[in-house]
Amino acid sequence: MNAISSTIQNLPIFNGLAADEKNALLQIGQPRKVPRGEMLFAQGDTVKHFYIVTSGAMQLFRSNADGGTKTIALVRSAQTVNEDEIMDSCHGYRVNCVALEDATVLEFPAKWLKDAAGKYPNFALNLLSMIASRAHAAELEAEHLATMSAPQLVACFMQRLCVLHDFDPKNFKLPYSKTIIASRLGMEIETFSRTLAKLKSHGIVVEGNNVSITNLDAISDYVCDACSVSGACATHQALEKKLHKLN
Amino acid sequence: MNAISSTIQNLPIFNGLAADEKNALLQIGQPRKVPRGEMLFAQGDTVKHFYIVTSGAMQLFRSNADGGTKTIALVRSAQTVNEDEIMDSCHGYRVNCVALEDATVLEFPAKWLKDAAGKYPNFALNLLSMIASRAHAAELEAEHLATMSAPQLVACFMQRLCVLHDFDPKNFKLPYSKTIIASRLGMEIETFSRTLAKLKSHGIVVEGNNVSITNLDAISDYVCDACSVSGACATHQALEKKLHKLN
DNA sequence: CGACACTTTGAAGACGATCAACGCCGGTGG
DNA sequence: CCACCGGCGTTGATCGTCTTCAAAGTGTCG
Repeated sequence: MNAISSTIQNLPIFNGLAADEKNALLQIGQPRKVPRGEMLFAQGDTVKHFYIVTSGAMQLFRSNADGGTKTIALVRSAQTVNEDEIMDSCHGYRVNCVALEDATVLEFPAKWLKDAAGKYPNFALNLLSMIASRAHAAELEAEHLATMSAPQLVACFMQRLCVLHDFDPKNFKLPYSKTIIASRLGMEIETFSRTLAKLKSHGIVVEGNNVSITNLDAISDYVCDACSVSGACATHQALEKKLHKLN
Repeated sequence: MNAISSTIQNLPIFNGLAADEKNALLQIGQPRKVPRGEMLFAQGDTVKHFYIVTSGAMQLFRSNADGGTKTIALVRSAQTVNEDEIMDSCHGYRVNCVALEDATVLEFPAKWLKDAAGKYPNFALNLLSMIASRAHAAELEAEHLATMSAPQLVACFMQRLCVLHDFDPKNFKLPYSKTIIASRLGMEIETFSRTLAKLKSHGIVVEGNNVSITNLDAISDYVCDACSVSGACATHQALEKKLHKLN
């Protein structure tokens, strides 16, 4: 019998399913440990599994012929991996997946995902919604890369960290190394480092791994005017709301 | 009675549906003309419709507070618009949509899409596959923007044009103005213009609107080594295959 | 203490954006 | 018919930003 935490049962992907349906689906998942540094799968491998991360952190990245490497995504607890590759019927994984810290995952056969989508219309709609919002996030990121400067990208990333992980904006710790974050943002570590200095005057202070976001207005002027979604940046709005709640 | 072309009936999204099911779904679509320059919908408008483009070309773009504008996608006949916004249950459109040339579209109520996905599992799976591959394309584009130089981006775009629209690589016409293409690639028109000159020595010759791709090997060395999907660039492989067929 | 990964800082160079000027073309109006 | 205009594209010069190479500082762990 698997010990299935309520966090997993409450994943948005299971919305609208009865408790016994959820359990039947989750029983299929095999818990698996992935020690820091170990690859869960590699670019090009046959797509065999769908994963739910239950602890730790994974890095999804690609490498090319020149040895260049680009971090595609950083994934933490309660996030899912591979739904797009499975639904897109890819032959091979399009990314490498490695554990940044000791991690645990639930491993499901790839077929499980398609079957569940065929069997439960609600599951299919949840999956559609997840993948659609992932597509949107990727589009937005492409837009940011094309239009934002390095400091704007970093400021935007810091805001998203806060909202996504529900951190206290006034004082939180970076959940990844600066090297990894720079790679995630598609910039060099040197640029990232210099950028942090520039951000001090815009209300974002980073010392070591400690971050403190103090002046939301300055950030808004600096970052969110370049952000084209619905006039004002949605992430920034969420952050303001959060800060308001904390006070 | 709508005249529904077989092109539309054979859209991948209808795969696995019976002919009468397709027809029932397609009957709901209202044909609509969009003259060149007219907006089909604007950023922020309530999401009311799903569209299938049946002729002409549409531009999807965003604009931000600074007046900056970024082309998100260029859409031609037999492509669909808005599936992600509908499935992601957005309140408002995230992009503007304007006709680049006189166009016609089939207009469906937004609800039609969700209902069809709930009613026909095959339709839901097709939709999942479409959106998943769109998500992948967006991720790939973000990666390209982060890692490729302007000439590489342009060369990559030219190759994709060929494959997507089934053009003869040795001689085809640009389907969009250079201004639009530059905007689509996130670069300035001046940069784009200068870039075309550089590409001549790499086997891509552009004169006016005529393009001719002659030296695939040179392009591969120049572009595809930077492309990290499955070792070699999938688009480039498709192009090589195509060229081989033509000879 | 030394090895090593991670980060910071400096200096040089490459690349793309920006500003400005100009050529080309199709359309409009005198 | 010609003059004028606006949209489009090219070309040149300059500037700011990010990458690259190099060196040194910080931290942890055996």
